[in-house]
Amino acid sequence: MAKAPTVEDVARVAGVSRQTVSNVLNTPAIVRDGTRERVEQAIRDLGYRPHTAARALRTRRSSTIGIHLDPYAGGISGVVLDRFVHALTERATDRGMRVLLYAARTADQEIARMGDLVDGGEIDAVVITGTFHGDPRTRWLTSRSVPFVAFGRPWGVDDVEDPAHLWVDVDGAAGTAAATRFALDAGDRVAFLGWPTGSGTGDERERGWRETMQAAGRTGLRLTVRDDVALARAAVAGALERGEPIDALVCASDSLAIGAHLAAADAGMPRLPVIGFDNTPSAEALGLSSIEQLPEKVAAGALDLLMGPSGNVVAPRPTTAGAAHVLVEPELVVRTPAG
Amino acid sequence: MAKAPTVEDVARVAGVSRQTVSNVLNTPAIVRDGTRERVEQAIRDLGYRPHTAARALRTRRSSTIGIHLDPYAGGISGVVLDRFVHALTERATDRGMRVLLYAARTADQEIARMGDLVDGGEIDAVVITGTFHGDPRTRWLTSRSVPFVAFGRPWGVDDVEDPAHLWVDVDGAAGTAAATRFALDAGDRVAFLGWPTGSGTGDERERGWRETMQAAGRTGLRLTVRDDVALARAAVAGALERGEPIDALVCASDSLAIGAHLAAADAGMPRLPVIGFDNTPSAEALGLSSIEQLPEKVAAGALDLLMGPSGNVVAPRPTTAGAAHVLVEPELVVRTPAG
DNA sequence: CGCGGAAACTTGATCGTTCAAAATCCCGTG
DNA sequence: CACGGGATTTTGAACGATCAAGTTTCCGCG
Repeated sequence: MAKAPTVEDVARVAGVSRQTVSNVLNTPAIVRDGTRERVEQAIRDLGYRPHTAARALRTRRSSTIGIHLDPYAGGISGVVLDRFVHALTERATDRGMRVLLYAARTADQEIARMGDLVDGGEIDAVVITGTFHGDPRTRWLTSRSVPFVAFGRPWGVDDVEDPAHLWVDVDGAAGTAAATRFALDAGDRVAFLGWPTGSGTGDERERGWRETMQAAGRTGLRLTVRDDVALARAAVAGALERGEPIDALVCASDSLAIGAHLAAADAGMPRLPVIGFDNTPSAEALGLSSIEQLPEKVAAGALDLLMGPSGNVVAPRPTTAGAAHVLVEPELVVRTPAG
Repeated sequence: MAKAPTVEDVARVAGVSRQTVSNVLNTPAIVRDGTRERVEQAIRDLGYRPHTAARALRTRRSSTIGIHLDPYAGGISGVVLDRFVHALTERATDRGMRVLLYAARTADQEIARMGDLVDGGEIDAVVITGTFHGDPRTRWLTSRSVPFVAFGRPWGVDDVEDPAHLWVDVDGAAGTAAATRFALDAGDRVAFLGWPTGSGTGDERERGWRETMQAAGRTGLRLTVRDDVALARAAVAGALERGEPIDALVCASDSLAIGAHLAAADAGMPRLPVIGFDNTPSAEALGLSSIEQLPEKVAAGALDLLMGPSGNVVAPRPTTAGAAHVLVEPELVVRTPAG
């Protein structure tokens, strides 16, 4: 394999200097048309590609975004993250950025790993997921002034409007509100199957159902269980046995929806409308309606926050409060269960 | 933020030269104990981290592996890939390697993207997934002599033993064989629900069932449909209606298993043993047994092939035929369906 | 005590790019 | 036709590490 051509080689062929080649690549506007075309031709002829490490060394920018992969926890909801990672990679590529993965099992490990990557000049920014109240990662990132954006809003009251804390999230309440409006077509008694109070995400999703029911002047049963198919199945089976009136069921997750659907089918109501959340393959497999998070929009929003609406370098953070986050409206996917 | 310390800074503090610091990092054996300790202390005191781009520029090694993310196709089986990516990231980190993602929608796009990354010195090796017969990617990688390993064996006859083509795969036949042996406990008539003949993976999985049945002197029904829950449900429903004798059902995928389970439940046999493949969250949610691919072992095998059993740089490929691939034995996960 | 050779350490050059500053070109004007 | 000044291009230096080729230190032995 012949040695890869460098700017120097291109310059020689095009009859210009190194720097002019560099300018054609980075600031084409300041190069005269004829010169630019000659250089571009030479680049094509030689198959020149800039050497990323050399560029990163000189500019002190790696054009790379780091993202943590959670250890596989089992359960259903990894899919949203995976789709997000994929979408992020696509969008990042479009903007001349790369996506580097890193693994860590605890927050402390993650901080250590981020430290290595940042200090080693390997990443310019980080995307963190699954933030929680008092998350040490956000504190660390802020103190080291590493640009970052969170997928998931910060649940600490102070942070939500903190313009230094960029975040993107899906509007869970809007999702369950849409689900509830749809479910009200099937009957007045729309129940909600959610998680115990206290998780920010779960409370949001419950709120969308509650407020929509109130606005419609209706009331409905509210059940809570941990996020587990068997527990959901048992809870819904119990409610149906007690003769609770349920015309439709809005759920905080697809796991819960699957459990609910199975219980309904057991009780001879396989057509009971059950609406899940996350639109996982499992819901699809069973033909259940679900709320689709649109991870592609979340990814686009994350990059907009980090790089501005059209830039292709990680920019300093905006200082206006409203501009520091993006809230994506999810979408109801309607399906009819087979069988 | 103060400027990051360099080898020069460490050298000054430790009272040695640049190169000695470099040696402590890369070839500690040739540095005298006392000196090494002084340098290590200085590294700790200053919080020194080597600058990856500078190192990559000089050594012409990025210590990075590229992996392609498929566009999210819906369906169930993305999970195996996602777990593999995660496991790969963890193992790679342990060996001082990084994992860089790239996205592409077609094989041609993928080749173009790999070209950018390789020529830009961003990656030393590639992991490709979902190889097929006459895959242009393997041809391209070979012609450019880019080190690579495939997750999934090459289905072209010539390539399987080609020592230049490294691959890791899961032994599908061993998986369905284990499933079949387990199913035979439930009764003699173990049926198989698979894909139409012609996909290498599917044929392998069918073979495991067939050979095990033959060895046990039993026969069983064989059904084939495309990988779709509704189609599987219909096929199994039809078979049961016709009164086909089925004591248990081994399936080529979890999608098929879910469809089969639903049909069995419809027919009043919710306890019919149904065994899927891939051990996805969906199978877990329904309490179905499934074959677990052990993506962690696959990832470890991929790195062993690329880097040798213990090295931490991408090594030239082995030339012995047997050493060019790893076949991982999957594991049956037994569950009892609730309900 | 000096010698030889291995072990330990240091010095100069280099990887490919971009920054900063200096040099040259070009064109309208006086 | 020389001149000013913006537009365009070139030149030298630097980013931080490692390689290759020295130089110095150490230690056993004659």
